[in-house]
Amino acid sequence: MLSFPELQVQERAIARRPTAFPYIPGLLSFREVPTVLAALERLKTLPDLLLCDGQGIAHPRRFGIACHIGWLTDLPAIGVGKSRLVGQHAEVPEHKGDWTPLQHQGETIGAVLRTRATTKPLFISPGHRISLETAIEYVMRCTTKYRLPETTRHAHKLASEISAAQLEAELESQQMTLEL
DNA sequence: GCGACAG
DNA sequence: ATCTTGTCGC
Repeated sequence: MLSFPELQVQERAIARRPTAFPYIPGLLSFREVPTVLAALERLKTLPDLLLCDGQGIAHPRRFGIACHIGWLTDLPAIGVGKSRLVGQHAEVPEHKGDWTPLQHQGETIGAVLRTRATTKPLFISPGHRISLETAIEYVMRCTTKYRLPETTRHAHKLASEISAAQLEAELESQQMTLEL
């Protein structure tokens, strides 16, 4: 969890669970929501806004993981996808901050946003209690010099730190076994 | 039937 | 997502 607009780490929480559902495009929530909720419950303070790794309403049934998490927690949530699930869009202009609407079946479901020049754009869509315009604004203000917002970058870093630590622990126990 | 398909 | 070495561009 980061402060806004300073983007300084305020608190960290993590949860690890066995995979209980396969990855199926369109059904990502069933695989990841339980663990995300477990991590959120471990925070002492709840966030005022969630930037979720995946789609909001830019989903076949307009209910991606950001909608799911936002609905269950009643927290404002934004879908920040690294690639497209559904919808079509025009070529996105080349400069940071430029964006093009993402449309599907006659409606605008999100924005294809250039958070950094010369890199693939991000797929932004409302998840819960936020408009597309406001969502784009927050994503930009949470982004510095990289393609992904700082929130997502910190989350990935924490997750990899933990898995690396657990891998080391496993190797340690294997060494113990060999020595016996 | 064929192609597409968040993480 | 993960595997996986070097490498191309800002």
